[in-house]
Amino acid sequence: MKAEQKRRQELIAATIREIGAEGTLNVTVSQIAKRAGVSPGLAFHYFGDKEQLFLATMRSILRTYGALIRANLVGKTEPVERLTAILETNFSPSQFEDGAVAAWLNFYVLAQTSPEAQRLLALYHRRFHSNLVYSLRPLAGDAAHGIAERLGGLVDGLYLRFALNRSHVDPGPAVAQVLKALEVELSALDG
Amino acid sequence: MKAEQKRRQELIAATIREIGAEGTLNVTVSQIAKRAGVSPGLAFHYFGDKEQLFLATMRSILRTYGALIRANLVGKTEPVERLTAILETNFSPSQFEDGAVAAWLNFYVLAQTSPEAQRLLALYHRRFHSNLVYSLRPLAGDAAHGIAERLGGLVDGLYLRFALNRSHVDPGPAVAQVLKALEVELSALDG
Amino acid sequence: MKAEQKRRQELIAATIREIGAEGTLNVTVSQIAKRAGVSPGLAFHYFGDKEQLFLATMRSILRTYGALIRANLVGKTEPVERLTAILETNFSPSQFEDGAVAAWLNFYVLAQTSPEAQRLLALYHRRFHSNLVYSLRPLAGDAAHGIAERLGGLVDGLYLRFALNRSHVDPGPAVAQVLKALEVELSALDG
Amino acid sequence: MKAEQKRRQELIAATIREIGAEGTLNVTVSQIAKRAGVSPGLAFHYFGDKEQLFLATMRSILRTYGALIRANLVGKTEPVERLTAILETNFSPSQFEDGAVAAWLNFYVLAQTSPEAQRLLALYHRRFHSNLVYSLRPLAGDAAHGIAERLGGLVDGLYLRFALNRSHVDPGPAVAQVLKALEVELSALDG
DNA sequence: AATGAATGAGGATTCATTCAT
DNA sequence: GATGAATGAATCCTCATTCAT
Repeated sequence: MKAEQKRRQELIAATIREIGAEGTLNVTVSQIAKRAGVSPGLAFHYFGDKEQLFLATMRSILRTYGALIRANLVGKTEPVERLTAILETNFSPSQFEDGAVAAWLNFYVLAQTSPEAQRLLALYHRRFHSNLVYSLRPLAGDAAHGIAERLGGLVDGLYLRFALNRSHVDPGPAVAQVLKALEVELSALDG
Repeated sequence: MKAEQKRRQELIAATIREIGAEGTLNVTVSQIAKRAGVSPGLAFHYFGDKEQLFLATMRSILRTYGALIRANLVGKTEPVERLTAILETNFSPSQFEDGAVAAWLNFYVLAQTSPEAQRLLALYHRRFHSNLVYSLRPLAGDAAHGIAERLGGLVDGLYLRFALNRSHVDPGPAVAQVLKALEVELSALDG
Repeated sequence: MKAEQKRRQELIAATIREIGAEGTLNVTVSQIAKRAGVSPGLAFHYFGDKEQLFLATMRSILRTYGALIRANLVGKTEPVERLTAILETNFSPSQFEDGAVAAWLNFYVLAQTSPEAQRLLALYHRRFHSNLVYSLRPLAGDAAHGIAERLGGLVDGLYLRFALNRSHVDPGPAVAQVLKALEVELSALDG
Repeated sequence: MKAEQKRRQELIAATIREIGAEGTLNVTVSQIAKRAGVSPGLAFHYFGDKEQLFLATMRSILRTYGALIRANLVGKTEPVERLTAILETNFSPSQFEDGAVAAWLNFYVLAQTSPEAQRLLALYHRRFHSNLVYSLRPLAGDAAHGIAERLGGLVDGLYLRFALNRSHVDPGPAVAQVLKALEVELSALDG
């Protein structure tokens, strides 16, 4: 069982690396297995089929992302401080590493047709939203929901634009835009 | 020549429909050709290979989108009126019809590795940005660029979220969020 | 009709050049037609199908070869002089030019299955043989046939080896071997 | 590993048979695989692509030919006896069986463009040549090289002519011509 | 549990050939 | 006569998946 967990992790890591290298889900399971140092058969043994392997990979990415958010929130109690931490986490280097970008883009494609992918994506959206709302409510009251939706959308859109623009090497400006949007939203409340 | 243009259009339309039906670029050229009522060989005759066919399809989508923007701006001179028109156009029914969503999502995937796709995407971003800046400058001066970037990102992000959430049937709320963001940005200027 | 002959010649010349460039019969009729400056349809109009075009090409090559032999024999009356001329002609530069080598090799392949190619090849062998016998008989009497067969085989074999050995640039040594064989055969008669 | 060798042998044998049946390299890998009783994918798994499969086939044919030569030389020590054995081996039934002829002819075509085929062919020529020279030297001294070249060329040429002349059923006459040439060459030395 | 040999359906692409103009 | 657009069968090769060991 311990060994199994390790194999699974290796296969998932290999999936991220292979997808990252190709940009596409068009990588063979054999390639992935080889990169993980196991036989192709094992990938099927553990994950059933290629789509399940990819979904497991996305679950892993989302889990890691969630853990990162929680870690970055530790000890932060001020709403603005928390919001800043949440928003910045989305542009932390790990989000652009390896095959994270490729995984996300292909995940979007899959989400059109795979109910399970859709479920996962909705879960991510919901959690992100409540994280924001939780810290926005003390500052914005009922406006929190609207602001959270806009900030959420902005994060996704800027992530997309940033990830696909190879001339960017530093995600700083993207983060700055998101924080600026937060500032603007909050300042507009007082108007 | 006239016939050639017609065939090309039909193949492009068929590509959009097939990709839309599958959600993926994993549709066969033969399927597309059949849907267009021509032989598979003809698709290769006109477009060279599958990727070129898809790129031609995206160029067509972007051209149509550009024409729609221009049409919706006709007769509008007030900055806010123009901005509203631009932002609303991104959520007009045609943007969700057929396989437009699928085309866009797969285009993002391709943009990671295809220089031509990257070029096209950058062009779209640039045009969208200057369209916004042109109308924002009279209202926001030097802040126009920053606002345009945020609005652009927000549009992309909300489009993505909206497109992938099958429970939405009416893009109204997404548009409302974008227009609200514009309002917030403008009101923050006066603060 | 005059124009037709010209077109045919151009197509045949283009066939030789294309086959020569590829080494194979795996060149498209469209390539050949393009090289000849005509439409692919015309090649079919004139020759019926690809195999006929190739056979016409071989007939042309054999005709040219025959004419060259006759030209080189003009004014030569001495048997040895005539034999030398015949043998040397087989290694004249024109036999190695363009696609002559490729045409011959592919002709051999075709001769296994195409009766028409077989007929042509047999014709070539017969003519070559009688050419040699005609000049050998005064020197060798009844031994002429045997000698002619051996010289004929030697010419084909050395041509093959020479044509396929890219390190050879000068066919001189091959010719020398053939002439030496002639000398040996004749000297053996006196023994 | 044992099974792999067997599969490879079967595929090679099937390649010879299929090429022999068609006369051409224009046989599908699927046909070959079917004849070998395996799936088409396996041919690619073992040989990479069609050309490699054919080259492996030629290597096998050349290996078999070499073994046959060696077997026929066992116990023969007299130079003339050895030369006779070598020359006769080239016209032994196995050289005309199955698709050996077709394989050779297509090999010649391929040798124009494939470096690997060229290498193989040169190797065959070299070995054949030294085999002859080894036995000729005691009889002909320095003339051995020239004689070997002529005998080598004659063998190839007569093999070609014989193989392509379907009216021949017995290679006897071809062998006789080669042996006669040997006799002539040797008798000319004493002159 | 693990392997990796083997499968075979499927897909991009090519090209001889046709035919309306 | 000439064109070249159009066809569609054919082919090489890939790869998800299975299964005997």
